[in-house]
Amino acid sequence: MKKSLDMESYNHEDIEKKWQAQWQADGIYTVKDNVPGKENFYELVEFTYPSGNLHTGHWYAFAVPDIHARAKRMQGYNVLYPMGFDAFGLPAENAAIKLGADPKTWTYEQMEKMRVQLRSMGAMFDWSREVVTCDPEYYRWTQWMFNQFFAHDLVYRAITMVNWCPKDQTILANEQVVDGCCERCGTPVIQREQPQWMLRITKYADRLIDDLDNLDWPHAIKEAQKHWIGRSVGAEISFRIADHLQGISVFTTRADTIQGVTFVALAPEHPLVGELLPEITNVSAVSHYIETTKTKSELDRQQSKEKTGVRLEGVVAVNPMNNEEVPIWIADYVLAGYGTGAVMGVPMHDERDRAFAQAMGIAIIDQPLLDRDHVVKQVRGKIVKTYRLRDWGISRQRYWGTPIPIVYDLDGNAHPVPDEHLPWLLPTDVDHTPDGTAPLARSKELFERTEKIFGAGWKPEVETMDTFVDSSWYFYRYLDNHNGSAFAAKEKMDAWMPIDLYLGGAEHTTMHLLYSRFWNKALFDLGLVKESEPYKQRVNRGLILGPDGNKMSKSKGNVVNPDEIVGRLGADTVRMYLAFMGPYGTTANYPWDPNGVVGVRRFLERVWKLKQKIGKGAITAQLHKTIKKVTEDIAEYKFNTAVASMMTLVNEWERAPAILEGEYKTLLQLLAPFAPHITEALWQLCGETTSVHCSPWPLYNAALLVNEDRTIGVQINGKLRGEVTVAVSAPTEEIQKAALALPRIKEFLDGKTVKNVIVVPGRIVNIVCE
RNA sequence: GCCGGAAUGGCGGAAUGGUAGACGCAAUCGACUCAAAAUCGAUCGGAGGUGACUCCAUGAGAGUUCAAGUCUCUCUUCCGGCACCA
Repeated sequence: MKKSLDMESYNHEDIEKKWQAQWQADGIYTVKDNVPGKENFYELVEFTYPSGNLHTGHWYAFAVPDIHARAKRMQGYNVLYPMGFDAFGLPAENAAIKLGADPKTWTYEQMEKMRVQLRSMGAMFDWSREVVTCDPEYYRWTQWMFNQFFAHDLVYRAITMVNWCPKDQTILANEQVVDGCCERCGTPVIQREQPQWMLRITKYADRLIDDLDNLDWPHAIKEAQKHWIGRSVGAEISFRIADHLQGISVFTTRADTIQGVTFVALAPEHPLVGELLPEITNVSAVSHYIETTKTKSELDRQQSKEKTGVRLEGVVAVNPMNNEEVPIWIADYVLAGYGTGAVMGVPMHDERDRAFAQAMGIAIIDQPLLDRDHVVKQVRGKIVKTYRLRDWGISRQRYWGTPIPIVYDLDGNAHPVPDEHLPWLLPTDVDHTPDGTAPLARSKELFERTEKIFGAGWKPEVETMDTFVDSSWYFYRYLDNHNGSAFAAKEKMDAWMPIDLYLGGAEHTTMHLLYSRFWNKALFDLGLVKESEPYKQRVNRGLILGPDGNKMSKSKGNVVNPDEIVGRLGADTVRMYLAFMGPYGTTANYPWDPNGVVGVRRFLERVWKLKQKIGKGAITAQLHKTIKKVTEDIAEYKFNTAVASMMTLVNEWERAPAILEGEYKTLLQLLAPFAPHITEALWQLCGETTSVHCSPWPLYNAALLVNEDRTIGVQINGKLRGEVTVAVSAPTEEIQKAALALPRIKEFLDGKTVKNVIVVPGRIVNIVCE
């Protein structure tokens, strides 16, 4: 007797193991490109680094959106919800170095571990479409696209000042520098001169701003991207240098203040400084200042807002508006990379100019403002747009990345590696320990390969690409991951693009999300893809914090290990608890509550036991309310309230003497996207022979909701004084009559004049009196 | 400093301008048990009252409205992003 009861209790371990295997055997999550009568829906989540350790954040990122994808599937869409690995890059490489292992071997081992962990989520990933960016089959097309861009002048070589992390021995993008320190290791970043391959993202600056308007994206991301690109419209005005033919071109958005100019300031790095050196009478002071600036790190320059500078003695500039002579200074508050690297100093109207003038004892004069357009015309300036955004430097002096497919001839000219030689393989005969030089420069095989194909004396490029390149187009490869003749077939892209919904972390706002939009626009301009924007809708999620409310970290000892909880309580419980914590799609962070997760487990056990109550019951309006609520909430990523409404239904059913089998099965369907395993098991126990996940989404009966009685509040002058229960569809006169007939209300109104009665059916009655 | 959010019980959170605190957690009491766990039942914003009830309450202050957590203005605090961008 006892034994059979045990066998009927909820055993998550057996159930999850059994159904994960069964689904795989049945191939129910294999996605076809076209299914007659079904609309395609492409739901994308940011793929992951194969760190080999799946943490709670991964569950939140992948298992909760899986709820949405599953519901969409049951609602009749042909849903693609793929997964892959962003497998090149520093984390993998550093781990490999630490363990003295080969990055490739290490990476593939971690991926295998992670596949097992990812499968434990019970998500509907179609693994046959998996994409791995370090696979030559993948990076062949990364290189091919690079070649396309090279051929169309979107790629160039430039000597740039780069952010250099001395610890990681690598170049960092501005986006990867946080407070002047390396985003990954926290080491202060220094400036270093470095030739590198650049992508002309600035050419797309206007479109990257303007095309945001048509996207269904959160306002905050749009604003952040606009600000990051930093378009500003102003004028370039030339100040003549006295006794010189040459002038200093300044950029200003305040041409109207030109009468108030009392100096001109150049960035210390400005090329004109060198040219003027012969005229300057205080060369040593100027040189000294330039040298000092060079030794200052970006961090120093950012932290110190004190204005410093040196006047260039012996030269003066002439204000083109009024021909007055003003001194020329160099100052490190003027940025070489923005505008023209030179400003006209107007202390009266610009805070920074005033601080500088005060520090240096420069005059501050108050002159009337002029008409902007008039000034620009008068001084023959030109209206220009300038951007904060810089071109994208993609070179990395690292081993574990996509090799840049460039070779150099005997004169040092760069040539792309012809497409027929792609993939241009990453050599394996290399000691990849970082020492500030490119590991590929040490590959005998790469140099021999280059000479063999291109001729004696030809040399290979030894840099690899930033991994943001790899992730700029991965969503196309899911559509056709084994295509050997194109990155993806046109008809497959037609079937799926653009991506209907892209869910991911807020940290990618100005990095991945901007880079991949640029990459897609470049492909679009080359006629390679049909959509100029890849992601129709974007939803950013927040973080899962440790139980103490802090970000999970090993040092704080607050890391929640999902494998342990899945083992103890089951994947269904973990998925559902993460969904229940709060609304998805806000960047709010939620602390993991070890007790809270138990509450969800209790709910699933109640659902399990509820099966015993199946018998003769009445059709309940509550079920139809729940169908409506769950359907609407999933569509808005409010999984927490969807779960709450199912809990309310179960609470009600537990109080009922019996429930109908059909209604119970409807609940299983509503619950299926959240808890795919237990619902499948119960569905089969109810005698079904096909998967609950292949069943159609329940529809609610609106008539049942309209006929329902509802208790509404009765207020007097806005204060609640009673309540009446009336049908939702009752006419207002009837509701008013019922409200005024309440004994308590009568008592309150005794001796008072009713001035107005407001009746909102289904909501409220408010009696206004004196 | 600028831009974008947010602020509701002990906690996570819920509320098309319409009964504030759904749902869950924790807590307290009770049932079951030799006992504990589990489970089930009850209570659960504050103050007052035996009680039916009354008053107060959604960061602070004003305003609009029959009615404000929700709309408007001012302020405070917190979170995220950017920051000498001319």
